[in-house]
Amino acid sequence: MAEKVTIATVARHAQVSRQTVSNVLNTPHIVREETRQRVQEAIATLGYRVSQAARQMRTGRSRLIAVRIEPTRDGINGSVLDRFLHGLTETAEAAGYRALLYTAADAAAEIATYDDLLSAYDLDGFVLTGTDHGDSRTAWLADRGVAFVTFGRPWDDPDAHPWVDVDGAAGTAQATRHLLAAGHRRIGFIGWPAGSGVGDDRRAGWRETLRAAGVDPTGLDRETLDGIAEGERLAADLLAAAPPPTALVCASDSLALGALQAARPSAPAVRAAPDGRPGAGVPVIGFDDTPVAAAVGLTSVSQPLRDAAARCVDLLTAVLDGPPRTPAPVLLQPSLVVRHTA
Amino acid sequence: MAEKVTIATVARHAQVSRQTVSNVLNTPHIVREETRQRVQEAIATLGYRVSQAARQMRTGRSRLIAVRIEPTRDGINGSVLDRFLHGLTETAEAAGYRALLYTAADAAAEIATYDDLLSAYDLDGFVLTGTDHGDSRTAWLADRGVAFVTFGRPWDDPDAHPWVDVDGAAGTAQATRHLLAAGHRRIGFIGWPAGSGVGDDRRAGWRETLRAAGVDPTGLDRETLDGIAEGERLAADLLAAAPPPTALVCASDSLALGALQAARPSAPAVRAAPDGRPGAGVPVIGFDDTPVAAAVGLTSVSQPLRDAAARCVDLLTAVLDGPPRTPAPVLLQPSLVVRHTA
DNA sequence: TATCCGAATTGGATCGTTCAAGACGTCGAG
DNA sequence: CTCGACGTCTTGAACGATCCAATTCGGATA
Repeated sequence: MAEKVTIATVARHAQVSRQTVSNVLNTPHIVREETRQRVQEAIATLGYRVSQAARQMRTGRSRLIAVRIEPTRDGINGSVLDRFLHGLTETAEAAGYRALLYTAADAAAEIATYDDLLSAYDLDGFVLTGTDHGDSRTAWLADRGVAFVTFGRPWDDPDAHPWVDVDGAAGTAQATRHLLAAGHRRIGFIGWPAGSGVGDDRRAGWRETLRAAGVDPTGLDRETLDGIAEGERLAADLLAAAPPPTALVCASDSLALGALQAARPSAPAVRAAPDGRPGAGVPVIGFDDTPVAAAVGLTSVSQPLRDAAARCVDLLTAVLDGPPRTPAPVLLQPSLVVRHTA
Repeated sequence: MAEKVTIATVARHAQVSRQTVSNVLNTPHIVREETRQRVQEAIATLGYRVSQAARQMRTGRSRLIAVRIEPTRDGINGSVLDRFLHGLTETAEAAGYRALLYTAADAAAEIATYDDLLSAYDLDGFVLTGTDHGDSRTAWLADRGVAFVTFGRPWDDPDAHPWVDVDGAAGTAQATRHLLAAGHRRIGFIGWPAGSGVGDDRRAGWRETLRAAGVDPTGLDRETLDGIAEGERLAADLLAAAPPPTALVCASDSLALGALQAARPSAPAVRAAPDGRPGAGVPVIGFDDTPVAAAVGLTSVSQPLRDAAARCVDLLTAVLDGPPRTPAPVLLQPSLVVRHTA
C-alpha cells in the first residue's frame, strides 16, 4: 500500500513549503504563476486530496450540508422530495459541498439533531424543507447564527432568512384559468385545512382567479387532510351540491386522484382518450406532477424541483462563502402539465 | 458566546486527565465505576460532544457512510430508492453513523467519486444499490479493502462480498402461483432483456413456477426496456398471439401499468371494483408495489425496503466494528399485495 | 552603495482527539 | 521483604491541515 499523501509530500515533491501548497489551494492569487503550476502538477501526479478532517479541525468548516429526509407519507407526494434531493446533491457537489441526510420525528427532535450535527460534525449549513407559521426550527438556527436556507417561504416574515419557494398560488391560478378558458365557471377546489402556509397559498390562487373572472367562490371549496380516500369523499360531497361545480382543482395529486374517482365513476380507464383530448366527466387538476399523475394521465401543476434545489444550494453557498448579508429570496414559477383529465 | 467544550474542559471539570475522559467514551470497561460516573456527569452538565473531525483525524474513521442517489428514471420505480434511503438513514443513525449522498453518471464516475470521498472525507463504508454482472465498482472497492454492502446480489459469486437482496424469483413465483390458483394456465410475462441479474431472476421465478405446474412457458414472454409505453406495446403483442395468455406477470409496475391499458382497453377506471373483487379483463400483476400501483389498484409484489435498508446497515457495521470476516448475506422474501387487477 | 518595500516563502504553533508508554498504589506469590 | 502483575489513571506525541509571525529576495529608491 502506498504511503499517505499529505500536504508535506506535495511540498517536498514540488520543492516548496507546506504553506505554499496551502496557498495554492486556498488563495492561489498570492502565489507566483510558475510556482502555482509546479505545485498543481505535483498534486496531480501524487493524487493528493486535502483531508477534510484536518482542514475542518483548523477552520471549523466541514463542507457538509444537512438535509432532512422525510418518510414518504402516502407515497404519492413523497416523490417530490426524491427529485429535490437529487438536484440538491448534484448542485452541492458542483459547489464543493456534500449532502448529509438526517431524519427527525418532530420539530423538537429535529432541533436536537441540529445540535448534534453542529457540534459533532461541524455542519456548515442546513436546507429545511416545508416551513410553516412560527417555525421553531428556523428560530433556533437563526438564534445561533447557523447558515440555512428553506425550501418553502417563511410565512410570517419574508425577510427572516434566505428561502426558495415555488409560487403555489400562481400554480392553482394557472390551473383555474385553464379551466375557465375551457368554458367552466363553477370551478371547485379541494385543499388542506386553513392555517398551513402552503395550503392557504394554493387555495388563494384558485379563489382570486375565480373572483377576478367574476365568479363567487363561496361554497365551492372543501378542506381535508391529504389522501386519496379523502379526495374522493370531498369531491363526491362537492359534486352533490346544487348546483355542482363542473371542474375541480386540487391541492395535491393524492386529492386529485381521489377526486377523479368521484368525478368519473364509470369513465374509461387510465389515460382515457388516446388521442389526447380530455376524457369524459368532470375535469380534475392536481398539484405536484407526481409520477402517479403522469401514469394516470392526470393534468397537474409541476414544480421546478431541480431548479429549486439548485437555487437552495446557491443561496446557502452565498451565505457561507460570501459576505454576511442575507441574499434575496427566490420565488419560482410552476407550470401546468396538461394531460387527459382537464 | 460560551467557550468551546473540549475533552480537556470535561477533564478539568471532572478532575481527571483527558485520556480518562476518552476512555469513558470509547472503552468504559477499563474505567472505575465511580470515576466513570463523575465524568459522565461532567459531560452532561457541560453538554460536551466529541468532535468528529478530531477523532477522524486520529483514527481515520469518520462514522459516515455513503449512498448513491439515482435520478428517478420514469419516476415510478424511483420511489423504491426513496423508501430505501429513509430506512437506511434511520438505521444508520441508530448505529451512530450518518448517511452521505452522492451522485454519479456512470460506473467510472462513481469510482472517481469513491476515491474522492475516501481520501477527502475518510468515508467508512459504502452502500451500493443495483448490482450487475461483473460490476467494476465492487471490484474496485474490494481491491482497496474498503467496507461496503450491496443492495442486490453479486450475480457472479455469491460470496464475493456482503449483500442484502430481495428474492425476486420468489416474488414472481408467488404472483404466478396466485394466478394459477385462480385457474389461469397460460400466464404471460413481460420483463427486461436477458443479461441483467435482476431481470433474469424475476423471469426465472415465473418460468419455473409455470413449468412446475406443467405449463410450457415457451412463447409466453416478451423482453423490453422499462416504461409504460413499452409495457403496453408488448402486452398488446402478447395478447394478439394465438392462443393468447389469459393473465400477465410483469417485471415492474411501469410495465404492468402499460400492460393494464392493453389488457383492458375499455375496463372501468382506476380501482375498478369497489367491492374488492378483480375487475374485468386480463389480470395483471406488477412488481415493486410503488405508490402508483397502490393508487391504481394494481396487484403487485412488494419488497421489504425498510427491512432491507436496516440489514444493509447491520452488515456494514458488522464489517466496520466487528471482526474482519465477511458476514453472511441476507435474502429477504417479498410479498404479494393483492388489489383489483388480479 | 545602502536602505526600504512588498511579494513570496518559511518554520513553528495550533485545532481536539486517540495512541503508546509509563506512573502509582495495591495485592499475592515466592 | 522483594518482586511482578494488575487495575487505574496520567503524560507526551501524533494525526494533517491552517494561521501567524518571521525571513528571504529582487528591485526600486535615496
